Amino acid sequence: MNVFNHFEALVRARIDSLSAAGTLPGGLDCGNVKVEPPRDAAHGDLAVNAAMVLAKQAKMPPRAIAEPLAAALAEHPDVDTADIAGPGFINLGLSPGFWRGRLADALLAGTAYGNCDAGAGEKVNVEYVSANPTGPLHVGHLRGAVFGDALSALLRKAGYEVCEEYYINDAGAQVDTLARSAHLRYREALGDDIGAIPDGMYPGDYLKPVGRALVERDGDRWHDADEADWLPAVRDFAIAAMMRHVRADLAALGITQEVFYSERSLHDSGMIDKAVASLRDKGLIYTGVLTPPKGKTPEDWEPRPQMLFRATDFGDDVDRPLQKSDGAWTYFAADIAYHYDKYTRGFRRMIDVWGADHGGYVKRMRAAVRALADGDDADLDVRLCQIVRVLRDGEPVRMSKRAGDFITAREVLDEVGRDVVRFMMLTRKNDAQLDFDFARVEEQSKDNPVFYVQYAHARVRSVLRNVAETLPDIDTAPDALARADLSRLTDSAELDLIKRVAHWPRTVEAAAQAHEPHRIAFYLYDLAAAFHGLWNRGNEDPDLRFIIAGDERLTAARLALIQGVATVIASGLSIMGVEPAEEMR
RNA sequence: GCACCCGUAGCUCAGCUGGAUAGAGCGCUGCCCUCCGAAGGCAGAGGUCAGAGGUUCGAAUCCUCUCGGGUGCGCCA
Repeated sequence: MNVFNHFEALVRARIDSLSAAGTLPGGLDCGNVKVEPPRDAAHGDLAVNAAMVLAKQAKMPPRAIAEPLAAALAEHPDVDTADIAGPGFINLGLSPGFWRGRLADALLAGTAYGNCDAGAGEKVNVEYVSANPTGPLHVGHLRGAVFGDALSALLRKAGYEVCEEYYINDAGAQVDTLARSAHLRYREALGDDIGAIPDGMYPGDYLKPVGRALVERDGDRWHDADEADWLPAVRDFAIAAMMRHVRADLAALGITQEVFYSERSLHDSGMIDKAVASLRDKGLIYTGVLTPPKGKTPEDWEPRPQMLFRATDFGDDVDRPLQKSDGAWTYFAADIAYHYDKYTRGFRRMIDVWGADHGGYVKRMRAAVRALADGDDADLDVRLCQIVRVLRDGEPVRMSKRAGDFITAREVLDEVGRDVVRFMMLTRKNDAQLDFDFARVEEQSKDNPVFYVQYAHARVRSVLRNVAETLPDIDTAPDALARADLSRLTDSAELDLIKRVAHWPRTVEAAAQAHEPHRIAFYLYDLAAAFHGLWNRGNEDPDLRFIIAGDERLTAARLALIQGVATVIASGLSIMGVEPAEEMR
């Protein structure tokens, strides 16, 4: 249960009742009425803003609205207190029994706790990574990969039907360059001295095995052939090899997108023609001449007529070309076709995860999606992931893609492990730069948020193992603990922890709606901190320890509490794709 | 020149789509282990939310402008 949605509905119902009774005017718009946790816990459990929001349209002072509404809310059995405070807030205090019931919810639901149907089964397409098939994934891709995967899991948890995709840029000049680079390695494998890799080619060693494998398959048949003859074959071979590489890297991260969509297939299938025809039917295609960008005119600029898309009709700054001067489609044209294909497959909500260096591309892509949609029924959200700065011993690690010298995703994974990578990549908002410090992520201390959250879970498991020996009569299965006498949980720190557990469904729903999986990481950190705090109070006050030797009923209640915490941590980590730890080593 | 993102404690960052006295971690100061894992916890100091206007019951959050940092700007993908 999302406690806040639950009481928001109650508030609206009471407002309607008061309107019907003539205490408040009728026809009030309650759209902005919200029930939220107050920033200061001293203000109670729920803050209701209704009186302030409705004051103007009701033509009544906030207090005059708040008083009858607070009185009506106070009659609800779960409401202990309803106070009017500040400029007109109604602060509700809920009964401890109500909160304890939410703890039982968590125990019975397990890792499904926090699931909701906010998405109502709506289809969402999440496209991420989509790295060019010209080399292995590097650390930057890792962030987009983790973000896209966690966002997908989050949206599923919130009731959306999610399709995860990878767009393969297997058309255009770069894959021809890949083919030529692979051909060099092919000749090398046949014994040629190829010397230094020329500028503009991909220099990485990862192409050497590709060259050898090509020799194995095709022998020397491409050695003396014309480029026009070998290029398509070598290109397909190299792309396939690179994509196996990429898929293996993603698999090592625990990511498996269900759709890998080829850009080349858009050209071959005529999908680009269809998408452009669709825009043409809407009168959004014309031939025109673009003006050069002010302050940065390219050296070789010359005005030329091009096929243009009226992106400015949909919020972009200039109209965008769909064809190059030689008549070939631009990358943008192919991307329009790809999104048109998503649209025709029934997706009205699309999310693309890109690197921040593609930020200049967002407006035109969103413009294209709106243009392709029939009416206003589709939307594209582009989430930009800022760069990851890799630090070793506090010093930035230099990376040069041109020299083939960059830290690969696999190197990072092998060194620190999947769980650490996944968690750390979500400890910043996607549009903030992220520092990945090897020294810090390997540290076993509270400086390291991965450890800190894992440690909380491990401590719970440790207590449960311990109780199995000391009080073996207690059934520690979660559903059994849910039936414990939770009214024994009376300390304010215990109730505070229960409330944090009960906030979980709201956190999931809000994070999903905002497309912000990092909120899960921050929530888990705060939950872990509250748990560690309660744990330590047991050091000072033995009565607050979880295991009370002479009181099995109290012990069971406290085990229920900490199992609830562990359940929520496991539920949150499952969104992030991280395994909860049974013990720390 | 234009567009987009960012600017919050000494440092790294949250801030729940506009709520009440702006929060964590690190660092600094002082405390807490005979005790379920101290790999932890508690307390203190530290802020003109870059700046100036505006919108309203109410702004770190929305709008405008200025300053500062990043990213990008036809025939690359």
